[in-house]
Amino acid sequence: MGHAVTRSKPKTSPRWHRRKQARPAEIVAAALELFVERGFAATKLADVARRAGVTKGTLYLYFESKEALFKAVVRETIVPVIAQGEALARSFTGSARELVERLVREYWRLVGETALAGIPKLMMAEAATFPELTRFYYDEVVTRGHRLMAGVIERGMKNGEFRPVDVTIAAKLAMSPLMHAVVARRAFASCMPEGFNVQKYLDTHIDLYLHGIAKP
Amino acid sequence: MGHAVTRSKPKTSPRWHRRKQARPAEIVAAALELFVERGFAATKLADVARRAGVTKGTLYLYFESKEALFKAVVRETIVPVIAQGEALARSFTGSARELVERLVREYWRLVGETALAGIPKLMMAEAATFPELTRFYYDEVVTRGHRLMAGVIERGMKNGEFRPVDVTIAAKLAMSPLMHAVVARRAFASCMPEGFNVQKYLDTHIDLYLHGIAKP
Amino acid sequence: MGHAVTRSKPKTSPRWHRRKQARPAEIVAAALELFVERGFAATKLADVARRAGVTKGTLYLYFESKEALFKAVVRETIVPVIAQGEALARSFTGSARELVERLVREYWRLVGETALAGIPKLMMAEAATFPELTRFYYDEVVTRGHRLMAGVIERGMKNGEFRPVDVTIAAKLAMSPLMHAVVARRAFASCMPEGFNVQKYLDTHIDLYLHGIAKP
Amino acid sequence: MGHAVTRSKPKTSPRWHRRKQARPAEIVAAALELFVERGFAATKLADVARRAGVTKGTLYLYFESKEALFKAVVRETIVPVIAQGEALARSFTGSARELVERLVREYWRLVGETALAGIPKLMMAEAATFPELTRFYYDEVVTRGHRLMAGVIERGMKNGEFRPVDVTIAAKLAMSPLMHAVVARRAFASCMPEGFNVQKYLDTHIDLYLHGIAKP
DNA sequence: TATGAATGAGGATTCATTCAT
DNA sequence: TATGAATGAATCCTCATTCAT
Repeated sequence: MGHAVTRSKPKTSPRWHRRKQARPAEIVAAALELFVERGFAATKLADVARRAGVTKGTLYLYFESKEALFKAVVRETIVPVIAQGEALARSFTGSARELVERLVREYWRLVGETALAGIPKLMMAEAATFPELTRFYYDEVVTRGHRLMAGVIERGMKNGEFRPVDVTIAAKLAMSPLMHAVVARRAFASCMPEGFNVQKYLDTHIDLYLHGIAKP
Repeated sequence: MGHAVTRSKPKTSPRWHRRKQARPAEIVAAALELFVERGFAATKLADVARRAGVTKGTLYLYFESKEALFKAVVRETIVPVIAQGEALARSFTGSARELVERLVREYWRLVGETALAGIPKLMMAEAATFPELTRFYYDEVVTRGHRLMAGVIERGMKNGEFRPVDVTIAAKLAMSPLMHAVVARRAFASCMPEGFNVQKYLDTHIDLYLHGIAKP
Repeated sequence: MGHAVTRSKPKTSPRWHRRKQARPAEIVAAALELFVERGFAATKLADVARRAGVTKGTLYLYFESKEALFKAVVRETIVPVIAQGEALARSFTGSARELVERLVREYWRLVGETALAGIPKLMMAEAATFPELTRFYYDEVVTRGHRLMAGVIERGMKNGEFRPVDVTIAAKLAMSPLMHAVVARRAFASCMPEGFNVQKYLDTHIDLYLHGIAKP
Repeated sequence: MGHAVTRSKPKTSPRWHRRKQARPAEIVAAALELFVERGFAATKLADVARRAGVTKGTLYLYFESKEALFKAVVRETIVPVIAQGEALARSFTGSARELVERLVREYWRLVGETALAGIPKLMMAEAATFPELTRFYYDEVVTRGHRLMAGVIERGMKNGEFRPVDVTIAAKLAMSPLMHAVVARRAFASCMPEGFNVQKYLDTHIDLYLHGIAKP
């Protein structure tokens, strides 16, 4: 996504002429918002088009169908995040507890607070409609995410920071309050007391979790 | 429904029966299943009717519209559960840690493993479409649930079982792995390894959580 | 409807037991009002039933279908009026001009100002849907009415009161302002200035018409 | 529509054409015919579409709903006629009696004998269903029409052609035989003797009316 | 590449009619 | 006779998709 990509289109025509390349991304962004807000079935392509600043017909230049657009939304927006997490874990040199904390906070920074937060909600809601995509998401996102966290926990168990627990499950439990928050925050945005403090929620989760798993 | 009753009717099997009493509940049950499976917009009333063993027209004898049916599904199925939890907490005489464990397990028994598990998923997915219903659900279910758990935690803090934490947030954190599980299990049912052991997931959550919050 | 009805319970049951006989008439009356108000297609049998104080099922004890009910409404309410007019003309001994005036005023008294006024409007609106009924109405009401009036005009021409005109057409012209008023008054009831004076409309019509046809 | 234009296009006959300009008028024309024939409620949009040579969906590109289409039919077709009548009256230089005759005959030529004749019938039949439209029609058509005729009669009274009468009512009476004819002719088309002579009906009306109102 | 008019299958809703009670 | 629950055909309206321009 960085400069390399931009460069890959040498041409004389300068970078301002990105319109053509930008279109699909603009459409995907618009679709993401609307799918998340209303669900797949209730989202009208006319609205997606309007929000993307094009007309309905144009959508079909880039995506074969509404389903194809939905799949693109999921595939193109979420996968990069996981890779980032994995890289972080690989390069990290501190303790396991520090890495758990770091991963939790990074997830929130990169997903919880961005438009990406809608993807998990979307997948939960529409999984039954898109079995193949669900499988993809489960394998490429859920499982990879859990594996990443499981590795960290295993590291902590081996080096004596953590007491023995079921690693797989402990990994899920490290993430599930985040997953729930990501979904619930959107759903209940208008109902929650304004003062709700996500930061404190993360802090407390990390605190309880690390206390819970720490070797006595 | 007993055999005696069944027998009492000669078996000419008419085109339909008067079922004024039973109908609404059957329809709500059928609708719950389908709404959860497919989402609100993608659910066809024809399918709801078929599953309830009636015809489309009959739905409109009991529910004004698809929306009204949806609201009935949520309102009528979920509220009773909360009351049960509250009663349990009131009558419980053991320690706070025991009550936390008990509430977690009861929630799973009464919601997680029954058709009710679909409701939270449904509300998350359709919240934006039904603001008024969402408010109701948030007040009557989410908030009441949190308040219930918060009371228990406060009790534990006061009597020295638990260390000082933000009570409200700790209450949410006691439930969020359950909320996430309830949603994710349905969504990823077909993807999860068969061996996934919910019981162990609950055990581990309780173990980690109570260790985490316990006074050292 | 008073005490007599209440009394009707003891089973000597004399003529008070008109309930059975009254039902169809009550239904026809209710149907007349609603058909006139809303038109045939837009009238719901449920509303007819409610206004008649019975249930939908009951309608079918007396009328085979909505169409049959509509036909009954027209046939049963309108024919008697014509007969009355014919009787009046036969027994009348005054001048032709007096009889024209008398018939015009009687029509208004018996039709224009009663629920019957709806029938012409109804027939105009629904004629295309009920060809057979329309034929009946045309023959038994329109034509008979015109023939009646034509006879009077002919009488007046023969005895020198009126100048020579096309008798059939002159008969229609004696009635058409009434026919129009009957229809328009209902349609534009809510729009017309309150002060609109039907009596003066009739007076002026009679005045102009008789002046117009009078021998100079 | 000329042959030259038809020729100018090679004959591949596509599934459809862009006809943005022509469509609405064609649809309104088709709707007028059917609404008049069957009434509002009994007219199916599918039939309107078929008669207009489009599909159902297309209707909704131009009209928000069946009601909106109905309103357009009335508003767009009838108002121009009134304006024409008013222009005629303004520019007319002959006597009042000549103008009365002229207006009567023009109304018949422009409305009575064209598709527009259906509008009055339609309004009478559906007035109760469309109060707002009825008000519009009453103000913009009925009242304007009466005012136009009232002006002429007043002119005749002032210049001594006509004897003193209630001007407003006399104006209505000049038109009501036309209004009735317009409605009745459609309703009873199939019942009337073929020989029925509208021309003679108009002649006789004008004759009687002008005799009736003339100063002796 | 981009448009947007046109399509038509699909679904929510209504209501005349039936029939067990 | 009277009821009213149940039916299902009929119809309005929506919206994903196509295609001439």
